[in-house]
Amino acid sequence: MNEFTNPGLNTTASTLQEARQQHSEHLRQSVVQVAASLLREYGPEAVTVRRVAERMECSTKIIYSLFNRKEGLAKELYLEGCRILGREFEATALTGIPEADLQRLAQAYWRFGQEHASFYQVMFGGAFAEFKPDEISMQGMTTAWSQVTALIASADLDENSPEWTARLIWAALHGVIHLHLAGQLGSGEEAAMLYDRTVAMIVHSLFDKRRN
Amino acid sequence: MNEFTNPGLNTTASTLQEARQQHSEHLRQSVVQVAASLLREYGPEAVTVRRVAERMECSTKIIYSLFNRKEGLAKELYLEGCRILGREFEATALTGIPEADLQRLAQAYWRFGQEHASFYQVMFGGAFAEFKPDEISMQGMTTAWSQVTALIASADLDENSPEWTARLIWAALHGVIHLHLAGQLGSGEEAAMLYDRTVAMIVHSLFDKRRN
DNA sequence: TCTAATTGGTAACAATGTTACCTAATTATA
DNA sequence: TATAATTAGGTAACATTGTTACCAATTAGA
Repeated sequence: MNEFTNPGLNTTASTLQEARQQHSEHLRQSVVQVAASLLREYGPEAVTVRRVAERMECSTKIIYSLFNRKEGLAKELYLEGCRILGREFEATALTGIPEADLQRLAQAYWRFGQEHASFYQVMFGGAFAEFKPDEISMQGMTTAWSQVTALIASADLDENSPEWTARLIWAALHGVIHLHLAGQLGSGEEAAMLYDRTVAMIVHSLFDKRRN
Repeated sequence: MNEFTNPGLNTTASTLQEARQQHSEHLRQSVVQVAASLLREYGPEAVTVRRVAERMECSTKIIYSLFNRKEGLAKELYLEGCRILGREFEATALTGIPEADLQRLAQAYWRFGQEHASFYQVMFGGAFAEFKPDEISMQGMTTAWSQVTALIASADLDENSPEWTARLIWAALHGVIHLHLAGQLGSGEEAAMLYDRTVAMIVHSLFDKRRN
């Protein structure tokens, strides 16, 4: 028992049952934050159940009680990554010109992949081999990506659904980022140039069709 | 000692030194084939050093003597995957029309990802977390992909180098296949449609620029 | 207050990559 | 040719992981 694992303190719950649930929820969030900081500091391989428990100063049992399997913790890291990505998009200044804004959002996605590479590997790079996103995880990504989807929807491009056009953009951009993070694209500058060309191709393809 | 681990038999080497090298090379290839069959049959998780040794009826030491680390074996599986991919491309009937041929090669790449998903995951999906392709591996991929590069080169599209345009195509297609294999794109039909749209986008973007 | 259920810790299990150590065979050298 | 050095290969262990069986203590409900 320590600062984390002590119910009844710092709570406004009226019953002990509620206190427990609050405590449990608080614990969950603490575990996720500890795992996330391990991920940021030392990369995906460093996120082991034992190490998380060590940093929490508790036994591994607690993690299994809260998340069932390591995969359950991975799911929370996925959602945490979605929140980070969503914030990056929200912090992107937009112009109102669809072509330019799509380019800016694409650049934000590239930055996310570079500056939060460990999260990217967990979310989309298969760093935890067992983990496959469930419906909730994918909804988290849909939410994070919603600015792109909204942009496509408002641009009224063609007969395709904005959701799937947004996914087409995602997949193409992901391909460059992922191959780059996997070390299959040579130097960083070359990868960045390839990314820019890919963005240009997408913008050209989507917006020039409209003018014909 | 068994059928695999017996130098001096079935050899045409004049000296014992040569016989040893031939034997060693033969062993290497046997190990790779055993690992590849495990990969095909049971997926990447099944490819463990112990299981490969078991199927070879030898100790794990041999694998470490031949490949240093498991990563070394992964590299050979990467190259084997490149050969399979190269054969798929070679077996693709081409028409001589660049747009159509690019589409056919892209379809061959999709089929490779679906029918040799385990290889794809090892090569590009990070199934072996430790593995990063070295120069030789990437050269293997360049060779496998050379038909696409040659097609782009012969089409004489723009000022960009054919190599990097071919890589741009690769990255975009890889994005769809990889997200699909990672279970992040919904059903298979939807993913296939998304792939087709991506191919169409690429063809449109590359070949329509030329006509302006 | 007494019984049942839940929480959480300890220690173990099984699987894996990897290596230390030993044996035997092979090669080189006197 | 005989002996020393090198090498190949097997056994068994080590460390690290995810995971679970078991037990003690605490808590909830009668």
